Amino acid sequence: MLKISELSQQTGLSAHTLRYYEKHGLINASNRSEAGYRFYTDSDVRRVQFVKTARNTGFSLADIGQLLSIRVDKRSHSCQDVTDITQKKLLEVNAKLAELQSMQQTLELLLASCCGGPENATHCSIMEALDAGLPREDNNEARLIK
Amino acid sequence: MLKISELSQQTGLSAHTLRYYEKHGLINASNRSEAGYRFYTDSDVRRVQFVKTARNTGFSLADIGQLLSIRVDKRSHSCQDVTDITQKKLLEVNAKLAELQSMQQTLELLLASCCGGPENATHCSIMEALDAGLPREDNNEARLIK
DNA sequence: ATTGACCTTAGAGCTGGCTCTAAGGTTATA
DNA sequence: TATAACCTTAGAGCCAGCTCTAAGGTCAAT
Repeated sequence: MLKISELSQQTGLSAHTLRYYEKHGLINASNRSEAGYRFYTDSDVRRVQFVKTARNTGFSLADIGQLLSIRVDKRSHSCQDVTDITQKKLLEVNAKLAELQSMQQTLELLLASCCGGPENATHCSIMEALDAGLPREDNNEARLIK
Repeated sequence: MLKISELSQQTGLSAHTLRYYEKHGLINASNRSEAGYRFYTDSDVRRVQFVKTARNTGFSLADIGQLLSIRVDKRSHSCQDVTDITQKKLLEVNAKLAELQSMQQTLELLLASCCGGPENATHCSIMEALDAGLPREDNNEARLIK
């Protein structure tokens, strides 16, 4: 049975964050001392580690809530339930990747076009490109920044 | 001379957003009517479009503030000043890309490992992988989610 | 008995970039 | 002159995911 600071050490999540996850229904301490101190069982620890892994994989806390409700009752859920969540997340990740790749390309074009030297910026091609409304090569995809 | 709603239409930025940018020192209306209505000159419009373009390219409002102060006095700044900002942004974008690519790879591995079918999730390999603390292939890079 | 390190809670604050509301003034048209 | 469609401001709210504070209770060691 671990106290919250011990669980924190084991998982690398702060005690604040653990309490935050609890408040949001993701985790729980199976036991409390008389004074109200949280005590975590091995099973609690495994659940917290599941949450951490899912978090690292990019899932939102809401996604993880769904995954956890599958986890506690696997018999009532199908593999498809799981892949649906995963697939949705992959689509989000791919969308963000596309955005960022467009930005990357634009930034690289900008950098390639400019001398980057100590001369003054009166004819800086980056400034000109930003003034002109996006890089020469019609690379007009950068939207939806979020 | 454009009113704010007209500028909004021309730029695709909401009047709210234009006022927000003004409050944060990025743009301004060169003139005001007696009643206080903003009136934008062509030069104002060009500045707003610069901001919009920079925004689409991924620059933060703080970055854009710097770029704008270069823009209004190009003679006092070097191309290097501009490339420094751009380079810094590119590094940020590359860092986020690496994060997302790692997530993408993880999610694809997870999806490839699971049947995704209607059978119940008692042996779902995605759930198992999340329980085990990240996909088999030791792809342990997914951190810094933000 | 006291110190200091822990624990508890409710709730506020942070980030960045909007987005909206409230309460009111202005302007164009009918 | 009345109505609707604009405009103004200050300031609140939103998103997600923490992160921290305040005010207090608990516990082990000295």
